[in-house]
Order: sequence, then structure tokens, then C-alpha cells
Amino acid sequence: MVRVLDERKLDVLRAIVEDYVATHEPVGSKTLVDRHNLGVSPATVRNDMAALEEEGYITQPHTSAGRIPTDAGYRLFVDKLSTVKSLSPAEKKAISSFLAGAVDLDDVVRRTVRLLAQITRQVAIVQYPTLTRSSVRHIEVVTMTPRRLLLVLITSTGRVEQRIVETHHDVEEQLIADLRSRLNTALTGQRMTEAASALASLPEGFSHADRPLVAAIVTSLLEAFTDEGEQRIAVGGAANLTRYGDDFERNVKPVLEALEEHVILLKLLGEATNPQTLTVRIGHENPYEGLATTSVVATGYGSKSETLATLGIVGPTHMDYPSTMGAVRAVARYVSQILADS
Amino acid sequence: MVRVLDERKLDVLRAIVEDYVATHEPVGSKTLVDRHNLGVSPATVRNDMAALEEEGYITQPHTSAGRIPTDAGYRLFVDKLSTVKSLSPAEKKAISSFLAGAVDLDDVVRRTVRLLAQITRQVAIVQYPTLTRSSVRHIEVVTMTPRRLLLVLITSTGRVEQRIVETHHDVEEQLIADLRSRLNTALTGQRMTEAASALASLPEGFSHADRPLVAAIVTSLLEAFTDEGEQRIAVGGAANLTRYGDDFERNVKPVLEALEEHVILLKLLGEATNPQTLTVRIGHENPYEGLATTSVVATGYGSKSETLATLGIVGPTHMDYPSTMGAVRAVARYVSQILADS
DNA sequence: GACTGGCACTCGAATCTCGGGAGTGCCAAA
DNA sequence: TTTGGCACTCCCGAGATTCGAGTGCCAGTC
Repeated sequence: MVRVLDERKLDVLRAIVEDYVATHEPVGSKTLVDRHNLGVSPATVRNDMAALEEEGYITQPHTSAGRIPTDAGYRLFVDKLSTVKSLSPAEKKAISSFLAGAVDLDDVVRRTVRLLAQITRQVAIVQYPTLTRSSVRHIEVVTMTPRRLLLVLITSTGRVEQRIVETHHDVEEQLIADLRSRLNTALTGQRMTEAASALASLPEGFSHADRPLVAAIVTSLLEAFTDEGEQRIAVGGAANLTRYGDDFERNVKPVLEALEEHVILLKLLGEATNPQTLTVRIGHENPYEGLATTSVVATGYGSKSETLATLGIVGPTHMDYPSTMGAVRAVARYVSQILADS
Repeated sequence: MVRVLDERKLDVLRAIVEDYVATHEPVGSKTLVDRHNLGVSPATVRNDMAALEEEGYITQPHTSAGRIPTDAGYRLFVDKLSTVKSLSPAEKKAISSFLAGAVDLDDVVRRTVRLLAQITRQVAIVQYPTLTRSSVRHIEVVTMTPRRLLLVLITSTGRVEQRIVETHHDVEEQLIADLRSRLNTALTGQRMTEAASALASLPEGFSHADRPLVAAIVTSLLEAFTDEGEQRIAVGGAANLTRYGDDFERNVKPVLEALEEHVILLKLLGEATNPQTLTVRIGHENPYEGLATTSVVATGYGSKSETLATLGIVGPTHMDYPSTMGAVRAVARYVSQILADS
């Protein structure tokens, strides 16, 4: 009965999505025919619209209004009806030179967030490279006060992690030096997971008296290795939330709240995919109530063989998917490239 | 002619401010007399109101509406008519225990922002301790690749600053070790400003061939010492912007934009005052257009003798000043205390 | 069978009207 | 100087009305 594949019906859906994204107003059959040259009459379009509504791709805010796409409509649009839009050479140039100016990892992330927010005109989210996927570059032990040590962990990705360890007795410089050299001998170059297990046998090499201190340090480092000290995330472009239109309370507030909860953000970004694959979550597909009118476009970044972390944007469901996806993909690629050079 | 000091007139102003802050609605003479026991008739209050309006402390949104305070009105209220409200013992306890759980400087700042936003229900801003006011605890030089060095600067306040230095030739481990020890001998314990000048003579101790590298490192460190690598700032509680009422575009958007521009934020926070003094900037007093309906409450934190940095909140001019000021002051004190213990 | 023009119908958005009421300013009296 | 009285202003909200974009359906044409 229902012709699933009807070329023109899909054209109509595409036109509706494009129009609605551009105007943010329900689109009617007449307008549609005027604006896009579909080569058929409004009446015909109306028939198709009725069918599309029947199938759940579009809906009417109220009788006698135009149609707007449903989440399912956007989904179909993204999956079948659109192609990711590449950036212009000028834009690519701008991205690459802007990122190239970064002085350290923090700076790379900060710049990336800024850039992504600016290009997409949406809220940008960038996760810092995960610790577990990198290896130990160096461990430093610094005496702050005689009873307080600062551990500094430097990873292969350039990330610096710090932990404070309190002791019950004054610690001698000699012991610190010893610790420092043993830690580095044992751990440098190891991947985080391996390093964690290598730590276990560390206390053995020390005198009985020093064991408690060493144990405390081991605990602290383990914590650092296993990312227990939360994932770091950078957010930018919150001012773009203005673009949501009105109904601030319902649309914008939940997003602002989510942006402050890194746990939620991580869920939104989802499992890191490789840089070739874009994840798009539309409206209700998001694992967080309150983002019913919000979509997430995310992708992983890192080397070809290994994804370091995820970045993406958050915006209203009625965003320009082809351009946004293109921008996210491009930025992810350039960041990967910059990091690969390190 | 104009009696500048009229006790009752000030009472009326106080009542207007308090009422308006509570209800966010223009307040009329009748309501005012009902709600606060002023002991006079509405007619009398009306006379006072007319005078207050004449003097520029209150205004009418339109004829035949109640009055709302002007910026000048809030200013007078803050300066003369209100006393900073202390927190309850329970709240103090909560603050102190929440902050005590912090594991490092970053964590202290993150927790502070969160706390401040939560207590005041406003947007919180916390500046990281300024580098220039702290001293060098330790400098670490790490080889990342043979031609790429990572400098890690650890300050007395526990802040960790990193810089990458590229070289033209491979660098030998021996040289690195030499550098590390000389840097630390020369700089450890020095204040940033002194350290900067001590750096100048560093290259002298090295062979001619090594000079370029040492010079590059010196440049990089100087940059780090002098805070050129921008001030770090943490922001939280943006979701509280909902509290502004409507007119999103005019009130909320500029604030969101300002929050992303650290340069602007620094100006807003203003010169660090000592922890005893609260700075309040009301509406147009702010050095940034677009914050006409916004006030800033800020104060410094750090030790008694020395202010490390500034923290504060940003909110609508019609905020509850006594409570907000109390909260900001309290948080600043507790943070100072936590940091002093380090 | 697919498309089209025509037509009656629906219903939200914008405009208007209008009365109620909160609030004001002014004045004369206490 | 304070107060009660009073006329006046003007915002706000509740209908009432109009307007028009958009729809669904149907009969006619290719």
C-alpha cells in the first residue's frame, strides 16, 4: 500500500527541513512550491505532506498551520537526504592557522572550543584527551612544605595532572629524590593502565619506615592514572543559546544546566567514535530529559589508530545539519593533526 | 531647601528596595505602608517618593505605576541603608567542609565557583591566584621529543604553568639535567618579579653552543612569570541567568557574551581589593556596556598581607545585596583560609 | 491512477475595545 | 507637616472581531 520509496516525497521532506531551518516558521504547501522549484502544484505537495505526517516525519503545531519536521524527520534528513557540507578553503585555512598558534595542550583545547563555537554558532564542547589512552611522560615530586608533597604527572599528550599528598612526618629530601628516580624509572613510557599495575610493586623497594608515605603516593597516583579525578571538559559559545528563539525557560535553561554538569556532558558526547564518524543525536534521542529540542553533533579526535577524546556541539534541533556536521568534522581533523605533530 | 538627611525618606527608600527585590514589581505607596510598618499614611509616603524621585533614587516605569529603584537608589541602599548579612552557622559549616575536600588548587577554584553560584544563586566568577604575587616552588624540564621540551612551573600557591619550547637541534639529556638544576638553584623561592630578573643572567653559565636554547627557555619562562599567558578564570552557575526575568536578548545575552571574554571579566572583577573590602558595581557603573541591568559583587582573597586574586558574582541589579554580599565575603574568607593552610 | 484547480473550513495571530484597579498628584483641612 | 479625599492616568487582562495562511477534500483533466 504505502510506497516507502517515493522520490518526490523525500524531496518535499528535504525542502521542508531546509525551509524550516532557515525561517524557523512552519512551512505550508504554497510557500514550499514558491521557494523550491518542485515542478508540481501545491495540492500535490499537500498530498505528500499528509503522507509524510502519517508516517511521522512532520507534524502540525496546530490545525491550519504549516508543517514542521519531527525528530524522525530530522533523522531521515540527516541519514538519507543531506550530504555533509565541506568547508571553504578559506575556512580550512583559518582553522588550521588558528589552531597552529597553540602553545600547549590546554591552549589547543581552549582554541578548539572557541573556534568550534564561532564556526557553528552553537555551543561547543571539547573533552580533554583521556588519560587512560596516553602514557606517562614524566613524574615529578615536589616538596611544598615538609609535610606536604605535590605530585605532578605529565602525559604523552601533554596533559599535566597534579595531586597533593599530606604526610604525618617530615619527609627528607633524600627520600624525595629516591622516590622521584624510582617512579620515573618504573613508569616512564608506560601506558596508564600498565603504569597502574607497575605501581603496585613500588613500595617493596623502600624501607619499612617509609612504606606509609610511599603507599600514600601510590594511592594518589593510581587515582590520577585511572581518571578518577574526573574528565576535564571545556565549553564555549554559550551566548549562542540566544539562537534558540523564545521559551527560554523550557529550551535554554536545561541546556545551561547540563553544560555545568560534566557528567551529563560526557554522556551527551557519548562514546568516542573515530574521527571519520559523526554522531548525531536529535531531540529525544539524547540521554537527558530537558534536551527535547536540542541536538548534539559529536565526533572523536586523535590519531587514526586511536581516539583520544570527543568534541562536538549542542544546538537546537532546527540547526543547519550539513554545515554544522561539516564544521565539526573539519575541526576534529585539524585538532587530530595538531596533536599528532606533538 | 532640600533636607538631605531625612530619616524617614531613607526608610522609605530602603523599603522600596527591599520590596522590589522581593517581588520584582514596581511598588506603590499603599502596598509599602501595608507591608512595612512605617507609621505614616500613604499620602506622606507619596510625598517622600516624589522627593526621592526628584533626587534620582527611584523612578516610575510609566505614569500611574509604582516606583522602582534607580542605580543611584541601589547605590545609596548598599552604601548607607543596609548591613551585610552574615551567614548562618550551618551555612558556614557547609562552606568550610565543602572547600576542605579539595585536592589541589584547581579543585579549590572549581569548588569555590560552584559553591558561590549555589549560595548566591547567581553567576559566580573566580580568578585563579595571580602568578606575580606568588613565588617559584619548582621548575621542571621534561623532554617530550628530542627537539621539544616541556617546562613546568610550580608556584607557591600550587598553580602549575606549562610551556612548550621547540629547538632546532636535538638536546642532550645531560644539558637538560644541568638546566634543571641551575634553574632551580637560581629561582626556587624567588618571587615572580625577582625570578624574572634572575633569569637574565642565566645564559652566562652555559657554553656558547647552548646559548640559543637557553635563551629560548628564558623567553618562555619570562612569559610565564609575567602572566602574559593570560589570567585564568573559572565561571559557574550560568543557569542562574534565568532569574533575570524576560527580555532575554537585552539582559541575558550580553552577560553570556561577557562571561566568555576573560578580558572583560577581569575588568568586571576589577582591581583586587583585600578580603575585608567588598566592591559593588551597580548597573551603569560597570565598565562594560550591555551590563546596564547587571551588578557585580567582588572581593579579593588571599592572606591578610597579600591579595592573591579576586572572586565575585554577577547578577541582576535587583538582587538581594545584603545576602549576596555576605555570601561573597564569607566564601572569600574561607578560600583564603584554605589557601593559607597550604 | 496521478496531478491539479477550486472551495469551504479551521484556527491562530494580530488588533481593538473596554472596564477595573492600582497608583499618582494635588489640595484643603487638621 | 501630615493626612484624607478626589480626580485623573494609564497599564493590564478579558472578550470580541477580523484576517489570512494553510488545510482537506472533491471533481475534473491528462
